[in-house]
Amino acid sequence: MAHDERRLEVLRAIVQDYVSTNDPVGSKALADRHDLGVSPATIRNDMAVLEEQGYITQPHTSAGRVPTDKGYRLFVDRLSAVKPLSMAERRAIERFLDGAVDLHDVLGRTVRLLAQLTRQVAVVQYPTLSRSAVRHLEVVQVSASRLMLVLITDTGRVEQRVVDCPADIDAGAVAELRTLLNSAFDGVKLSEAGGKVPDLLETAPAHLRGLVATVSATLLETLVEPGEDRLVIGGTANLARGSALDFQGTVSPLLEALEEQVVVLRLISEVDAGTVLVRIGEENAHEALTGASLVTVGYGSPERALGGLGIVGPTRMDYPTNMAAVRAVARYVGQLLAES
Amino acid sequence: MAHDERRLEVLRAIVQDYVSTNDPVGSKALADRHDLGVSPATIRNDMAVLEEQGYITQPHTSAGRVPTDKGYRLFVDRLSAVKPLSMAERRAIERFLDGAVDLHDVLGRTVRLLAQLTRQVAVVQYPTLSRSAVRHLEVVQVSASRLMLVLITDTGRVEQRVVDCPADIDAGAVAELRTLLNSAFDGVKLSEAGGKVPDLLETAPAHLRGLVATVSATLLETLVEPGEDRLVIGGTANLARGSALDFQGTVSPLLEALEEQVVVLRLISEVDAGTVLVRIGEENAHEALTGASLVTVGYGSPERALGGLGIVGPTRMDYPTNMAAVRAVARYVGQLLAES
DNA sequence: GTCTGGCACTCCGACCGTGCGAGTGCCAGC
DNA sequence: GCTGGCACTCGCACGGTCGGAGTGCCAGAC
Repeated sequence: MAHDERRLEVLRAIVQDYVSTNDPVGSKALADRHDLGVSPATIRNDMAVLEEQGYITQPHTSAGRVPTDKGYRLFVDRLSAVKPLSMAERRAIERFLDGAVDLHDVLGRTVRLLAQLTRQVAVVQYPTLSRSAVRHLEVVQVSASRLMLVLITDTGRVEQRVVDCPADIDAGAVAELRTLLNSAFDGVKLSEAGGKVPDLLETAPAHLRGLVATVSATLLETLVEPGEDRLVIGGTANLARGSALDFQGTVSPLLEALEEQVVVLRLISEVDAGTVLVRIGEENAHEALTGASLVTVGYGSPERALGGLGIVGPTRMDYPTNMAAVRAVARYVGQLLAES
Repeated sequence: MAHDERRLEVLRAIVQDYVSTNDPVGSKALADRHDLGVSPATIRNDMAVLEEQGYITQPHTSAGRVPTDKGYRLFVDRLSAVKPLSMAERRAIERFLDGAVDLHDVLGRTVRLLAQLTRQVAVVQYPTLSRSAVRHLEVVQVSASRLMLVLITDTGRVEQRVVDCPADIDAGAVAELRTLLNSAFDGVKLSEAGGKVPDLLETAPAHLRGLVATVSATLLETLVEPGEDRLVIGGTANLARGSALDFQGTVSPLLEALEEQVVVLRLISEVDAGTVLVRIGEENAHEALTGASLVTVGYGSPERALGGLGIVGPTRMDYPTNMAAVRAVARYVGQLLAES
């Protein structure tokens, strides 16, 4: 009935006002700033119901209302329209990202761009190794018994590892090894590289077999298994700026969690390309992220997300705008990486 | 005379007490905690002189004294003994850094280690490209007319660039190009790589000349010229923690300056390996760094610093301990990188 | 039944005045 | 040249007051 309808309208108004003013919002202010067509007294009744249902709360008696996590959730799911980016913002994205020279540069620019657009902390994950395929494997001899492996993936990531070999290696063997590895792994996804090893060992000429075993063991251990995924973080200054009030007192635990990377990494990698995922406050379970929201999305082609990116900020954030920004940036980055 | 002597002793005591308590220190407290052999009244006279000379100041009448930048400077230059690291700290350094798998990992661990030891923001510069030498140049064909160059330096850095070529390239040419580039640049310092190009162009077979020109132009432009140097930053949570009081109100400009990188990069690259450099407060000129001190040192062999590392914190920091930590870490990292 | 205006009540936060304590500068005496 | 004593200053913590914003409830209007 029209009853419930209006109540949701009230909730939406509360969220909007609170996000923009940071003051608990009262019935009078609501009636003034939004034309809900009813008097403050009626709004008070609605607010009482919303509070009972757990969507809003008051910091103390005789203060206005503030949305709860549950309130934000409802707002994000049902009450907010996606806010299209302005032309200026669209152009800013292109201007910012074009002219990047390599993957590191692209992701560095992306994180700065996101931080600037949303005025929040931005987080970008390097393309997941396990979902990447081998474009080239280079073997360089760095000393008599040490080799450096350089892995180049189709997503532009470059990873290197030094391998200590039990015996000295001659230059010819290095060249053979290179050819062997490349023909075995070229185009193979890293997640499936493990399966190729037995074949490889079998077909390898006897005198190389030990070497191949050592090298492929290192490859699997350090590159495939641990999901060795990197994160770029930027815009932490935004945390210190306005949000000092949002995170009661100190932002330090949050900064620690961000530097830790592992927590955020786990959250950010659970994404699909295309659908923006919002996690609000306590939904994050992890202690340091209580009071914080994440807005994340995958980038890359829809079928195959290369990695995730997003923002971290106080639960009191402008979700529609930030969701739009995150989505637009991800889309553009995805295109950019697909080209190269 | 013994007069001046004692006055300096008073200054040292003030710095030490202020650093550890964060309270302006008064004559009485000084007399109690340090045996200077004189009464509070005498100390008061000394303090009046020190204030006149600009080494200390009082936040307001009837408060204790606080060191000025000039006071810290004198303390660092003449009054502080280098504090040897504890055995536990020494072992922590080894435990922390051993087992790193590549350069990225080494520097990442270093920055975390430094941040933990000093409880300040830590900063580590990647080995300067211009002072590095080429260990290997790899050329990989990524599409008909595009090549990826991968540069591996003797310091373990790996940089890649994609080069668009005007015409399609066949696989044979790629192999030739690889051999050509490596024989021309192997072991050459990047700062001197520019000089090799004319030679290279001359000796190159005619059918490769255009390709070589394009490729070496990209190499020089993107890798040699701009001093494209990276920075790893960590421990920013330390800023938010205690130092909220030190940087009046907000740490946000400082965080911005750190993310900007360019300012810090300039400061950190002016270092010698071996001698720890301390910059205090206003000595940093740059606005955001007023109120902050940098403790930096170069790492690598004494004759040839690979890069710089150090910490950024409030001027009110424990200089002797932090200087010792920075020096010890730099030394260890230098060894580690020399080995590989 | 639903909305509205009015009213009494609550309670936070800003404001203000006071008193305490820490610290200083100065001075006379050793 | 050092010391103890003394008067003075000043920031800050403490406690009480007051105003305003906001609420809940109720009786009456539509």
